[in-house]
Amino acid sequence: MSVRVRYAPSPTGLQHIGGVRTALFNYFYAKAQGGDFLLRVEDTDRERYSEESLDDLYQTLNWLDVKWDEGPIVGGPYGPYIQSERFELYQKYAKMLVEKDMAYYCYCTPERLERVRKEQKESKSSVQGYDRHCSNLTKEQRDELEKQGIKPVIRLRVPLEGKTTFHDVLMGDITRKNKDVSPDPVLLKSDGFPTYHLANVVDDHLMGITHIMRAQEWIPSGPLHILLYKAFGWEPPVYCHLPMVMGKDGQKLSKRHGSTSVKDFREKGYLPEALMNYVTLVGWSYDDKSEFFSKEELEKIFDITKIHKAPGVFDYKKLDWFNGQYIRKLSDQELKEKVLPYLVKEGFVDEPITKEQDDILNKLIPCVKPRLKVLSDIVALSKFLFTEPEVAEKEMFVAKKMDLASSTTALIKAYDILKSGLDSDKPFEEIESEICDVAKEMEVKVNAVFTPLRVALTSSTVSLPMNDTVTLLGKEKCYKRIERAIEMLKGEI
RNA sequence: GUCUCCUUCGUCUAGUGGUUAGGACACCGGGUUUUCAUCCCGGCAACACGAGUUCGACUCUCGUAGGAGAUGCCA
Repeated sequence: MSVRVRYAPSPTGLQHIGGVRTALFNYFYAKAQGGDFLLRVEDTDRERYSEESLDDLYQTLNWLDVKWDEGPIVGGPYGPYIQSERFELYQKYAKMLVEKDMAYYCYCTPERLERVRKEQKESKSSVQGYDRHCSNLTKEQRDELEKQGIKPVIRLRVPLEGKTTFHDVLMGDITRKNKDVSPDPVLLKSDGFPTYHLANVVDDHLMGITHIMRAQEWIPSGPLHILLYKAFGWEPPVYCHLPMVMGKDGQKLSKRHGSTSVKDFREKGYLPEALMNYVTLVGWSYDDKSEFFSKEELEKIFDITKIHKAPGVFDYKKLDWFNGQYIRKLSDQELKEKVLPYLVKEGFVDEPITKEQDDILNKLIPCVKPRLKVLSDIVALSKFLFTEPEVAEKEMFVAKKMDLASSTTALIKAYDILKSGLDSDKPFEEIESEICDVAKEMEVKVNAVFTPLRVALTSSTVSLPMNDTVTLLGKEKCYKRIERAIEMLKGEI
């Protein structure tokens, strides 16, 4: 039988690292097995649903170039793939269980449920959860409650005796006593929408899903789902619970650890290839030496048995490293195109770009390439080029073991050399070596002379190499900035 | 509280009943470099603990501890 897996997110927020990792594992597994990858939108929580989240889901998968074989937009033989569009279906199946007395109507108010929960917690009761208050209502009692206009929910009747086992590809057999399985969970909410448990089981069965790969946070409800399959008389699929993605402190990855939404990473300028590569390496590995995997490779080699059991910590620094590696693999032309939106957004270049600006970029890109961790770093790195910075603080001109006076002297001397060299079209190497001679003559380190020059030109103590800075900026701007700096420094001495 | 799962360097991980326990990131040091990066070289650092099985255990078994997750008309 051909493999059919699905990614079934709930559009209640932006797609985050954990969700995408689940999507990727499902997708790669399907492709490696020659099977199908489905997308299903579980929008049964009407309170938290948002249109924006749904857009973000599509955008994220598109950005990663993960294509679903069946699902929203593309359709498929088992549609619709959006649960809200399957509304009636769940009612039918829930009622089917009520008729078999495997489920029942419950009229408890949220207030009562909350009170019960609170009491249980305070009394440290060993029994937690729903107290099965409505499990044995008579027809008359139900009619009475209906008459009061209370909209009931449908709850599954979980057996009190026995135990339920399910098999997990990674974890092995997982057994739970039925009395410890969630006490009579809600299947159908009072608004008529199904809960996750019902919708999930019904759809997975109807859509012919063969393998369920989802986060380990679902392990505890595994037995419950098995109970549901049994109640319906269906064959459960193969389970594979994926290790969770944690933050540095070992807790479930969340916003307080930093960016978690793929949108954030995208906007900061992480490349989809890099993010994909890194994310699939959290909880999965191929061997002891391979680290770089393209999407195409993963579609061939992804192996479910090499998934780790233990949760993994998401390492932002390693992602940065991967991203830098992928940026360096880009051609100058590719990098230019990717970086352009950031420059436009900052107002550094026009839209469309002018010929002059394009020429500058062609020079800028190779200088900047080894210095980018994320694409948006281009802004800080090229700001000196596109804006006229304030003259820097006087302290910045002063290198180690120098004072303001000697730094000013050094700058003046360096400026003379630079100006006459540039004006007579001397090769830059010669100019540089002459500036080095100044240092020798002053008996200071080379850096002591270059620092004031650098700060004068860029208002920063770190910059691109002098040669590049000067050619990028052009003679006139360089002279102007240095003269401005010298004037300021003289006034300060 | 109850239930379930997990446990190799700081992090991601490889690994076999007998290995100097391997790699990558991070970190530290060195080289290249006028700065910052890149790049190159080197270093640091782990089998949670205890007992058992065994000639021998990081590897198998059992306990303990620690961590995580679940316990919703959220998924």
